Order: sequence, then structure tokens, then C-alpha cells
Amino acid sequence: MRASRMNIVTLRETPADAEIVSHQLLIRSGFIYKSGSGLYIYGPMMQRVLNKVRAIVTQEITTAGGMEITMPIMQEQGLWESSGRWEEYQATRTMLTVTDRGGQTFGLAPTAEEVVTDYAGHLINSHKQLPVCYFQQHTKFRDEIRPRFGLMRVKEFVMMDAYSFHASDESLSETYEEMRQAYHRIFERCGLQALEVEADSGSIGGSGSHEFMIAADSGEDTILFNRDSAYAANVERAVGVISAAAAWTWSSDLVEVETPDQGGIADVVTFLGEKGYAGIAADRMLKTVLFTAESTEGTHTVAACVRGDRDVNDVKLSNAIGRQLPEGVTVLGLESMNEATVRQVTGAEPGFAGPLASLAVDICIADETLEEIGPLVTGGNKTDMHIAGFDLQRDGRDGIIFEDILTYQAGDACPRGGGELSERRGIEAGHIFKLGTKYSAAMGATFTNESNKQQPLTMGCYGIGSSRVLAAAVEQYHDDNGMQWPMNIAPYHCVVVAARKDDEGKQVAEDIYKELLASGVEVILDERKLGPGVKFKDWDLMGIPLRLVIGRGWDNGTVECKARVDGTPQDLSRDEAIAWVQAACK
RNA sequence: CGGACCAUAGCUCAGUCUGGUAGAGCGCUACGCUGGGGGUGUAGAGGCCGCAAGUUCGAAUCUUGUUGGUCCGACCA
Repeated sequence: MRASRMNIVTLRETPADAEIVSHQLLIRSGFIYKSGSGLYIYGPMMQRVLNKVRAIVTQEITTAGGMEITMPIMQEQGLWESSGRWEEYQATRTMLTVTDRGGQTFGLAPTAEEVVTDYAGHLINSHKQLPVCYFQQHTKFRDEIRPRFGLMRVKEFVMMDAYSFHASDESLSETYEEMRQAYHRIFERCGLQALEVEADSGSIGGSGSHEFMIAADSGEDTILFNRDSAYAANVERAVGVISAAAAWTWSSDLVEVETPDQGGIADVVTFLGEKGYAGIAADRMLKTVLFTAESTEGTHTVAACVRGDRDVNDVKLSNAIGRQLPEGVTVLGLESMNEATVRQVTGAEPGFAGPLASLAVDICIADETLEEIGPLVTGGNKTDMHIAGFDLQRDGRDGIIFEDILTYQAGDACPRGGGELSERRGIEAGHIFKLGTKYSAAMGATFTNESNKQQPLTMGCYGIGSSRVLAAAVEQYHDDNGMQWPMNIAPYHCVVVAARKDDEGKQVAEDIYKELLASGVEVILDERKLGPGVKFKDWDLMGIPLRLVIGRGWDNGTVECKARVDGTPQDLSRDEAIAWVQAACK
């Protein structure tokens, strides 16, 4: 391609609303253009990168046994009602909808379990047809409340989604493993370092799932991991072992302590310390956090208890609440309880809640690490009053459920033994789920098994945010001058910069360009009438991996060869330069 | 959905407090000079100051409303 025909428009200044580096560089380089909030045009260069990622994904998923199909973006409401997810996705406002002239409402694909389950259910009648796996790479929609971070969080994006169907859990596990391997190959071929972590399965549901995280400080997810034991999990799901609470000698009698205006944990600890309660620390406090949970059945008041120095894990809590509700009832959302309701359920000002008989909530869940700990200090459900010497087993209200609802953190011990957990940020680029029969059972997608019985299809589903992978690649590979695309997904392999004014110099650049082109190299000839500095800045910004310059070196018959990544320029002869490029982009 | 902020040239922003001729840098156009890291000279084009009402002799500037956007939180395969 000739640069003079590429309409290259690069920005010197960073747009005001671009916070993270991938957003800044993609905008400045002209790779993307904001069409609206959370809506982006992929320019010609970006499209080429996307095409390459898509090609790699298609190849690897096909190798893993997937068959590519295309499903509609518009999905009938009835399909979603048959799985029971319509209400959930409307209530959580995850799904965008459109209505036609007849008044029929459609969802804009946030994912396609319902559509594909309906499809497979009609095509698959016998266990002899199994297993089977379909996939597509198509536009997906999310009703993002707040799009941000450029391509990271948008309303419309490209995602590969694959769905496998099985006669047994064993078969599902085999395919799940094949897909897991395929994911690793995909990220490797894209030149990305991805970390596989245990994950929460969220609103998709199912029995097990892993996420593929691309490590980046700007990532929105937190990963806890330990290299020695190879444990890695999303903090939403991660478990660990917390250090024991510091010793605290107490007569174990229940004592009410006046704590005027001491609502927070830290306040109470300081206050009690001054009052002579020696050795009391935050880990001897029992923190009671109050929530209001919305479910398909109604509103529930919830108390969640954790050790005073730790935090409640919302995701785990939400799952735990779901297990307390009747079959088929789904938790839609979890909110901090408003102050008026707090006063109602505790009979006190906010800050003095405790899991006593006087706590009038529908559900009370205590973290499992509190089962064996005591005595503690907790709120007394009276304004300005705490209770010391509290033992949850002995003094707690009836019906307390013990579950893991703790947010683990760096420094906690690894659950697989050995050392401490470390923490890093990651971008969720892929997610695989063992769905089981959640959708097939609800939608009546069954097959005849070997015993001549109808059985719901066992399913797995697998997603890769293709467009998010692009942003993650920029996050992972860039420097002060711009992007650094890995060769396999770079929009072009090489740019030939014509930096001489004389006719011979121009002709040499032209000839080298044509020769590279003919040998299958994806190459750009920059013959624009611009100073060389401008050209260098442009291509560094756009991150083309290889650069040849026909400039002052040509006086001695040499061409400057430089790799975008940590390359020191080297002067080679014309033919050597061509060979250098051909070798580098193999 | 709570809280904060912004809207002036294609982009980044001054000007608003204290009402009185519409500004800068970058980008763009033309013509030179120049060529190894966004070079330079001259001459230009480009704005209903988001929109609507109000106050005023007079509004980018003050008031109210409205619409879009941004940030923090909540939410989120």
C-alpha cells in the first residue's frame, strides 16, 4: 500500500477523554474513531488487525473441533423467556432491545446461548450426533451504563462465541480441555501473555469456568496468584487462608459497651483501646455489612458478616444469597442498604449492626472464617452501643449461614499451600464455562440417549472478546513513541520510508517495495512529500514492526533496517535488507 | 441510579469570577525554503461560544431549563 493513498491522519495531542494508554494511542494513530459514547469506528489499519485476530481465532477453534456459523444479532424475546433469562437481563439492564412496528421486542445479542440451544435442540436427536461445537465471530451488544477506557468497555464489540453440546459430563470435560488448549494457542499466536485463572461464572451460570486474563495495570479485574503452586483466580472467586486473629484475652462474658459516635471499625478499635480494652484490633471486630438484594421474587434484606479487618466479596455474597432462595429464583442485584432501611432492621443508626437476635434481616450470612473465632466485638443494634465477648456460634441470631464471602487479598496464604498470594491487574479477554444443562433443560433441548431416554444436552460455552484483545495488545506492547504490534497481528509487517529527494533514491524505494510486495510481505511504501521526521513519528506511533529507510545511507548503497521493538538500526545492502524483512516476518 | 464537573475553531484549551471588537497552540489551504525524529517563512480559510427561554441598552460571560459528554461510586460474559 502506498502511504500517499492511505489518508493517514495522526494526532499530536492526546484526546481529553482518553485515560488509558491503548485508548490514547489508538485514537492518536487514527486506528479508531469515536462515533458515539462506547461506539467506535475501526479505521483501515485497525480493521486489518481485527481481521488477523479473527483469522487466528477461527483457525484454532476450528482445529479444536468448532464449526463456524452466523447467528442473528436480533434475538426474539420468547427465546430468552424460555430460558428464564429475559427478566434477569432486563432487570440488570445488560441487554439492549429494539421493537419492530408490530410491537414485538427483540434483544440485541449480548451472547447467544438461547439461540444456539434452540438450534442444536432441533438438529440433535441422538447421542450418535454428539459431541458437536458451533462458533461464530459476530457483533455483540451490552447496555453499558458507563462506557469507558476506549475499546475496553463499549456498547458494541466483536466477540467469538462457541457452544459445545454433549451427551455426558466426561465429553464436556474433554471438549472444555481442548478449548482451553486452543485459547492458549490463540493468545500465544497473537503474541500476548495471557493468564488462565479460575473465575466466577456470573450470569451465564454453570459449574465451572476459567477466564483468560491479559496482564495489564489498567485491567479492571484483580487476579490473585501464586507461582509456586500455579494457583490463579479472579478475586471474585479466589480463596485463600487468612492469618489467625491476634490473641485477645477476654472473660467471654457478653458485655455491652457504650461507644458514642463510633460507627466505623477503626473508630471503635481506637476508642476501645483508649478505654483500656487491651489488645483489641480490627481482626477482633465482627463487621456486619447490610445489603438489599433484588431477586426475581422480590426484595430481600441481607446481613453479611466478615472479620473486621476484611471486606465482603459482593460476587460470592450474591451467589450465596442465590443458594438461599428457592430453585429458579435469581439474584438480580445487590445494593448497599439505604440508611432508612438500616434503621428499620437494626433499630439503630448506621454503624452499630450486629448479628444478634434483634437484627431483623431476611438472610444473614457469615463468612466461614468466623465459625471458629471468638470472642469478638460487634455492633449491638443500638445506637452508640457495641457488644464485647461476642461468640457467633453461641450468641448469634438464629439461621446464620456460614459461607465463603470473604475478599481475599495479597498476603493471604495460597489455598494450595506454600507461600503467599500475590495480586495483579488483568484484562478479561476470554472466558470458558461448563454450563451443564441449565439452558437445554429449561428450553427442552433434549436427545435420545443410549437407553432410549430423553436427556437434556450437556453444554459448554466459550468466549473471546476479539476487539478487546486488540486493546489489550496495545496495553501490553507500547512505548513512549507509540504502539508495538506483535508481528502476527500487526496491520502491516513493514514500511519502506522513501527519505531521499533524488530520483534514484525514490526509485530504489519503489523497487524494494515492489519486491517485498511480490514476495508476500505486507508492506507500505511511504512516498509522501513530508520530512523524514514526520514519517518516522507516524510509523512509530502506528507500531509497524519493521522499517526500511532509503535515505542518506544510500550514498554508500545501504538501506537502514530497524525493528520497532528495541531495534538498533543497521545498515544493509539492498538485497540484504529485503532478506532481513522476509526472514523477520516469516 | 447517587455525587462532582465540562460544553468556545477540526483537536487541546484560554476568555466566564468582575457583561461591552471571538483568542492561542496544534491541524488545514496556497506559495517558497528545507530534509534523519512532528523543520521553517509569508499569506490565508475556519466559530449562532451545545440548545432554549429569561435578566440587561448590551450576554460566550449572569439566571433557569434542557440535551450531550467526562470523572468517582454503584453496576457489568
